[in-house]
Amino acid sequence: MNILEKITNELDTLSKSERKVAEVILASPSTVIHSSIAALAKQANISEPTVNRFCRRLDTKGYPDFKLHLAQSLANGTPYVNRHVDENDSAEEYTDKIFESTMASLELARKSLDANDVNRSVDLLTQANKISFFGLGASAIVAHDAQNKFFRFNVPVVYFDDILMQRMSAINSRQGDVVIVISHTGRTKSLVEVASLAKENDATVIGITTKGTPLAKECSIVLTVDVCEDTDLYMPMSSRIAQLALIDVLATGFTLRRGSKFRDNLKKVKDSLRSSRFEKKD
Amino acid sequence: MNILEKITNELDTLSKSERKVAEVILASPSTVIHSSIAALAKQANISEPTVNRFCRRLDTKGYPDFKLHLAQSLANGTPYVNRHVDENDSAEEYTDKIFESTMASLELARKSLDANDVNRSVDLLTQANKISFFGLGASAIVAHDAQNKFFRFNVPVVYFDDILMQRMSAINSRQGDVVIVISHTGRTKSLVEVASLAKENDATVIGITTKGTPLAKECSIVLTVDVCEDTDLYMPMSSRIAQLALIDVLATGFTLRRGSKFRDNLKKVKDSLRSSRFEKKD
DNA sequence: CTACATTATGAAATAAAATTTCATTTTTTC
DNA sequence: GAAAAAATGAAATTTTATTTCATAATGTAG
Repeated sequence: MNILEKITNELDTLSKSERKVAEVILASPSTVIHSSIAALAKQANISEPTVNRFCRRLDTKGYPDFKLHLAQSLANGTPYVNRHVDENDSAEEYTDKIFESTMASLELARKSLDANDVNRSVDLLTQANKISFFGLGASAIVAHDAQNKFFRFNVPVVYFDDILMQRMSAINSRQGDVVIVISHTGRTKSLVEVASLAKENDATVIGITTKGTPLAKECSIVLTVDVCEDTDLYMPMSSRIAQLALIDVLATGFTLRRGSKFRDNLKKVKDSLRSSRFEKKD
Repeated sequence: MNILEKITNELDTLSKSERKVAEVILASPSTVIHSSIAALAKQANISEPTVNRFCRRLDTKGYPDFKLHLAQSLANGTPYVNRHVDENDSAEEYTDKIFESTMASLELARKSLDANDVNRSVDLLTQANKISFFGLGASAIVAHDAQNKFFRFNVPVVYFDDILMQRMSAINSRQGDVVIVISHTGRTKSLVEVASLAKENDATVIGITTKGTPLAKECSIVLTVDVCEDTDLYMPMSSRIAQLALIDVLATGFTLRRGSKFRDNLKKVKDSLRSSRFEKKD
């Protein structure tokens, strides 16, 4: 946790003199990291041991250790946060903000993801007779991408971004089939129904969605992909990007699980595309 | 500048003993920030003054100051690097690696992107009579996504992921049309031809590709999206994710440029989707 | 290859900084 | 309003970093 926030938080648990120290630090943290304990004590009009006690109260080993934490907090100038795009932003500004928000979302998505569930999903995928990816709107793209990836593995895989085809496919599914349903909101009625249908027909249903949604309830495994709350009108959906990263994870897990022979095959597919490209000269 | 990079850079200007210090630091920088000068000297099998001299050579005031710099570098330095997936990685490990590599790619892509080109592209898009997105393979998904986004803006937009349709569309393009051609490698023959055809027919051609590719040469504007070199077999393509982020940037720029009335319209589209969803109860 | 100059290095001394101890002051509680 | 508890700082101590200086290693010119 950021030590500056921590100081602010614990401001009322501090004694009078210690609070003086806190105030001096908060007023100009970048000065403090270049001050000795004596200089800081003088600045705050208190004694050196008080500074030392202050540092210990913040769970640091002492003053030098405290400065280290402080330096790190300052370096982390709010690295990847969801900064909102403003009406008057320049191209450079909104470009930066969007890239940063996207990275923040990926960070969050990674944290929300459970490695065990990933592992189990990969297990199921490697053993599946048939794999289907369903999504609508932005998630349709993710489903499409997943199909592209798994198609290269030479396994039976389909994707549908059409409600009727999804229903038909779900009804025709059977034991040993894996159906992956992708929806950020997890509230799209027809997709929740499709998940339910697939389940009734004994397929294993894996959901890629946010925690605790109606869709999540219909799934055997839920791969949770939370992203930054998207209250801003200008803010694009980072959810599909986080979902794509998850597809990469699943595909990688799949490749690893299948072993080395399988990977030779993968290389063949890559090579077969070569003739459609201009030579790279270097 | 990151002090770790600096150490690496100046490795050959250092003396033999100083290099020992550098190596110990580079091997485990996070240990060093908790070590005293004596501990580090012992670790590197050299004397304390040598450590001190080493610090000064890197333009720090001394050892404590050096540790401060190091701590700051660690706080935001080398966070997202392209760590390669290993055959024996656990689910947790490869998940982390892939997310981190993806973020590293986004970081790189942002740096390679020129804000001026973004700005000009947005200019052209807002004035376009018709917008077309072309891509194949992984980039087809990006084109598809772009269509979804721009479709919401209620402007004439199409996307094709089929060589023939792309050609036909390119041949039928005219002045005032904007054609966006997406290709990571920039070497896919048929796409380069499509770009060339569109140009011959007076359309404005914007390329989303890597720097200096055959495709780049055919475009009026090139939106450079470089990502981490992808030599590893297991490593998935982060390029499409960086491209998607760029689509978000373009769409955002478009919205901003069009002004407030236009954004009301956008809200209407969002609202119209509501009835197809389950209520959110909270 | 030697003699000289230059640079690199560490032992010891010194200086600086941080921490501990402990006496004193302030605050709280009954 | 007195005893207990907590907070504080002066001084002593310890830890840590830096400087000084002698020695060793390396390079260079003859």
